[in-house]
Amino acid sequence: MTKLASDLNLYNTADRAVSKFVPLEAGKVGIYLCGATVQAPPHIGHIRSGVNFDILRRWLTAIGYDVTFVRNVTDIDDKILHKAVHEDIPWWAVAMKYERAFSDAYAALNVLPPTYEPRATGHITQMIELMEALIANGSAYAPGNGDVYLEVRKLKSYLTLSNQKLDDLQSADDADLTFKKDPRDFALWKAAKPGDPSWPTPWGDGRPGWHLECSAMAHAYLGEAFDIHGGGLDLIFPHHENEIAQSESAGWKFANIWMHNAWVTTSGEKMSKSLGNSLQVMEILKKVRGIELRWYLGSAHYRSMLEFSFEALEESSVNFRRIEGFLQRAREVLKSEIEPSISSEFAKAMNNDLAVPQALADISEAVRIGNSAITENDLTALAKSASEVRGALSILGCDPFDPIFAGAANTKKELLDGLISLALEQRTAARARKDFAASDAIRDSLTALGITIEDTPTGSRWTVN
RNA sequence: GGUCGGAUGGCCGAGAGGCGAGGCUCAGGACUGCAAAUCCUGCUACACGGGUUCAAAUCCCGUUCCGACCUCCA
Repeated sequence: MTKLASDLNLYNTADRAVSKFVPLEAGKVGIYLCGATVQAPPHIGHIRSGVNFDILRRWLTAIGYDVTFVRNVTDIDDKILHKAVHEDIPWWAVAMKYERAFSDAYAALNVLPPTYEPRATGHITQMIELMEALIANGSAYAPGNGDVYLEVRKLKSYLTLSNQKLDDLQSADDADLTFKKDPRDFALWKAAKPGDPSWPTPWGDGRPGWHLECSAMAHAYLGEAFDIHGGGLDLIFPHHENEIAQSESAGWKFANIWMHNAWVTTSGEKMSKSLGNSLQVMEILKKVRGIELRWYLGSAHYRSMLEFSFEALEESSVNFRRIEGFLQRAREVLKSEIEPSISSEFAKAMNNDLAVPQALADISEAVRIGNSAITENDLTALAKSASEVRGALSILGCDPFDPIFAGAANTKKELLDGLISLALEQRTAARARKDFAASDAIRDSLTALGITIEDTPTGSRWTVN
């Protein structure tokens, strides 16, 4: 596996190019992914990010890396506070409610729990320590109103990730220069307003600004330098620029490479709550299974926009069911569990900046070969292709034999199998005496119940739609 | 105004100088009592106008259209 690990290439937003991945420490990878601001239920754009980086994590693990994966929860921010007032419940109740909604969605799509999942409010101490250091070395200032700002003009490398110039930025209309030295200076810490939650600091009671938490938590769990920082494309500016500003001002090397996933769009526009075009994960899961939604969200390249439509989702699900059907047939024919393996084609695709679409083409090819092997009763060829297909699906988090997807349905499977076998025996007998009216009536009845019958050379098999 | 990205066949979606990605749909065929599943075959495109090249979807110049960030955003 070390050979595969040394062939991994990833795109780095910082230099806008794909290059060989070299870990800071041999055999280990530290990843920090900006997680959710828990102020509403997740829509499929949020969960796409989770799926994309889960695939990255699984691949890194598969090729032999010891991965530390940190995904934070932003549990304090303006929207959460507004919602708390609006719903007349405590701010922490809002945060916890939606944190759970995100956890449920991640679980439904088989996104592995992070190694660590820190909450912003649990790291106030680290944030204060960071601010103290920044003020001590002259990077930040506390003007006395309870806010703490970072002085961005002092930084040489500010805005290098987004390739912008400070003076080219559109001027904010509401820039208040009463306390800020420069309108671009951003708040590390915000003074408490009446009724808002606050924490004591040397500069007065207040709460964290959005950007500070990620620098503090990434540092706490991954150290002064780590390999990969991830997030959505829309976080490049200002969030990630500001993280870099804070962290580098503190003398930390911070992230080695930056990876950003693209959006899920509808009608060409980014899905977002404010546009009113967002589709909640749990709503879509009423139409397709979690494994199918994951297959769909993972099928486009992570840096490409994914134009959502229910038609495309359904097409994708049809494609997945074909692959799933192959694995189930393969298991029946082989009369044994399928051992996952990684084909060289799949590895090559994944090592090329996670070229999942190419990997999918390879999977389709393997399925075709495997299906032909079933027809020709070539068990050796079947075992090989089934193994590769399952291995690939496993990395993509879509292994149909994964217990997380098998669900509770299994408990009644034996009973169901017995009942349907009974009906199929009747049908087989009818077909044997060429009483096709009777055999078709049985099949039609089963079809009406959502059970599909397939006649194979070795007998009839059934599947639930 | 600045920065970044996009336009590919009926649909989704890769690729990024030359051997037609793949999937879905559709049509035909094989198999089947008929189906289903599977396999085979067919339909074969790169927004527009120039240019470079033996060769351009891919490189260069120009144009049009769409989107994102610069306020909270995955």
